[in-house]
Amino acid sequence: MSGAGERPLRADAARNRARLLDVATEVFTTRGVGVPTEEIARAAGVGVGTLFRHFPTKEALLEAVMVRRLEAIAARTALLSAEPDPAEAFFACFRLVIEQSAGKNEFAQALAAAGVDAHAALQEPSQVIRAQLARLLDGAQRAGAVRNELGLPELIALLAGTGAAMEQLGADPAARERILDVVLDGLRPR
Amino acid sequence: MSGAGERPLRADAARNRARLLDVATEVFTTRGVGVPTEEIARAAGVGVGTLFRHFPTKEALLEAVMVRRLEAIAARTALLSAEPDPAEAFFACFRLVIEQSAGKNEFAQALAAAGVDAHAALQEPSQVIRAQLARLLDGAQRAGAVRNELGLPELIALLAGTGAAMEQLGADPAARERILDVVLDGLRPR
Amino acid sequence: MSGAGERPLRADAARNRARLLDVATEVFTTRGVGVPTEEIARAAGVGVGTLFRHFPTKEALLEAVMVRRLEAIAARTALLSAEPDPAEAFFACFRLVIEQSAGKNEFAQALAAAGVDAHAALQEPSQVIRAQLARLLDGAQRAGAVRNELGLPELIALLAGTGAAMEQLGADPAARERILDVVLDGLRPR
Amino acid sequence: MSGAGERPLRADAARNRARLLDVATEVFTTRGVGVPTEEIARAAGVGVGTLFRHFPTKEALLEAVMVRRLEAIAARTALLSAEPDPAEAFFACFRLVIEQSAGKNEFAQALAAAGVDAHAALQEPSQVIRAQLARLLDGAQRAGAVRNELGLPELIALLAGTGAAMEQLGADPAARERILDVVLDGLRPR
DNA sequence: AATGAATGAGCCTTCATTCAT
DNA sequence: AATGAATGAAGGCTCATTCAT
Repeated sequence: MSGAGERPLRADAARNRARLLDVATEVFTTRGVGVPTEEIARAAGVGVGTLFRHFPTKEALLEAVMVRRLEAIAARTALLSAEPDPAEAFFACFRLVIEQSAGKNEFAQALAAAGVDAHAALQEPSQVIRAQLARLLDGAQRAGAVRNELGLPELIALLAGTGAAMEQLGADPAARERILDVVLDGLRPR
Repeated sequence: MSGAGERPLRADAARNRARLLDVATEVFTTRGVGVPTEEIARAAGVGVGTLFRHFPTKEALLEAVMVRRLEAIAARTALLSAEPDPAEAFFACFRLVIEQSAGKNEFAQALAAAGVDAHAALQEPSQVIRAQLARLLDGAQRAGAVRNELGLPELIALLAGTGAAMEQLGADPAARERILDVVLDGLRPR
Repeated sequence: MSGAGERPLRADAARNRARLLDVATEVFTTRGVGVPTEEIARAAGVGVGTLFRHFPTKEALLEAVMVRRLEAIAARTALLSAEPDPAEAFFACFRLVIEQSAGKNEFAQALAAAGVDAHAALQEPSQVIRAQLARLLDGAQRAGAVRNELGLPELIALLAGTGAAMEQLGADPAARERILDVVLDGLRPR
Repeated sequence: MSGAGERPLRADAARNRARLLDVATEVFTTRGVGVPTEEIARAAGVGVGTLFRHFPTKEALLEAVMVRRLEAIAARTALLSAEPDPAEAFFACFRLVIEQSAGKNEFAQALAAAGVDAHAALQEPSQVIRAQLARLLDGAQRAGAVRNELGLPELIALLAGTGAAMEQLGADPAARERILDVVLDGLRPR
């Protein structure tokens, strides 16, 4: 549902915008949000002016990056609605969200921000995700696969935390899997 | 082991140094490391010049803050050596580290940094902690209280991650406890 | 004497040029010359490119605006040549020039600039005005209606100054009239 | 009545502040407010940082310049209270204000701004001036030296306008005097 | 001819760090 | 030792102007 107010955008402009988003995503997640706008522009092969034409503020750029990530997650979690087994669906979703944010420190912050938040633009996609998570959690709990005392806030916090934990083990997939097992097992009723 | 090169430090100088560390700890953890040095100095009731006399660099100040926190943790975990029950000792230590870092986002980073690191000054205290964690982990595993396949890196990552998760639930102690339960239960052998 | 080098200009191009001049006049006089070119173009319903096709420089646009205003004044003052009573003609002209520039701060500057100047394009129309003012002043002085010691520079300065004064009283026509009376009376021989 | 909240200011700091104000006054009035802050700092022999330490904003610097000018005028006009002859006092004041602003285009704007205004800091000094002008005007009118129908707004507008007019004749003191005569004579009752 | 995206020099402002007092 | 004024390199952002479409 990409709104009404947007005009088609010329081919090259769209390409530049996309490049900027890609570069910014990469740079922000690997080196933090302190990277100068000028460097991002250069890495995207455009001038600063172009960056600021597309994103009126550095913060707006960051927001756009986060929105895109949240939307990607929302799209993926939506696919899990098809899964018939609620427990299966829930755990697949947990993995998916973690993996999406794997290796991206900033994203943990984005998700965290989604918990409280202030930026209007993030509200919509994060609400979508929250709604889906809530549904999946409920299903899994009804199926007896997840502790009943856990609520949505705890789930979100665990997602962010597990993501953060896995980032530290970046180079070692087996260790990451072990961590994920710990958390997933911990979610089950005692 | 406070080295050899340091001279006694006049009483007021020592007081200033301590105040700066306290204020910086508070400020860095609650508002991030972006807070201007001048503001820290003012909050500590000294001039910037004094701050830079004690800590030649902003980074040095941050480092000192982290060292102090790590040393505090090391001191506490050391006390747990006395605990006869290895499982008990391990879980108490886990809680302790988490609680120390609870509410302090930056500290999670400090711990994370302790995993890889670059700053020489952090090496020593973090090595101490690592050694103690390794010993406690080993004891708990021998006692059959913790999964055998987990290594020290996974433990550290889980500590950082759980700390991060609990920060999101700041205002809700019960929810925090539920999260901690999930992880602690997950650590147990299946 | 609209030179030789200009080709006829397509109908729509001429319309755009006129619109740009109108908008620029309005915008420059009400909000100052600091308004971005892009905004002027948008208000005129064209792209920036079009603006710069018609006026190679922002300064050129400002110049064109001023030339048009000067020419309008020159045209009006020319009509006063018909007036048989020299005193009448002079005072009418004074009022006219003031009223033309009333409410347009920038125009006062334009007139001021006409006194010294640098822009070649302004020279011609301002010379025309100056010549007419000189003639009217001379007539009024011969008729004994204006102090003999006043020269053209003083007249121009008074025009600009009175215009500036009246701008401050924008909302109060009666007060403006009172000011004008002061100056007009002051012009008379003691 | 320079408030209570200001601390004494070190000797060199005071010197720098004064130099900055002097330079800014000169530069703003001769070349407009568009001059880069960096240039002002350089001309004052300090770094930009120093400029911004003393004046947190370019606008604050401009404001300080204007306040100082207004206060200087207020101080001078206050001296005229001693003058026994009301007509004499009024005309002296008129001259004085004009001469203070002579050659300083921006100042006309400051006075104009004093008419409407928004900046709190300018309010006080401009109110003082207005009050004094009002008193002098009233005295002169009672003495029959100035037209009764003129109010304070008209007086202020005439001051600004006359100042503007005289700026155009900068190099020619005799011509300036002639203009002033015109206005002063015009102020008298017909 | 018109369009509007792209460009990049330049501006205001911040802040870690130095140094005169 | 302490102070806080001074410094200047960066950084975010604007806008006149150019150029591909």
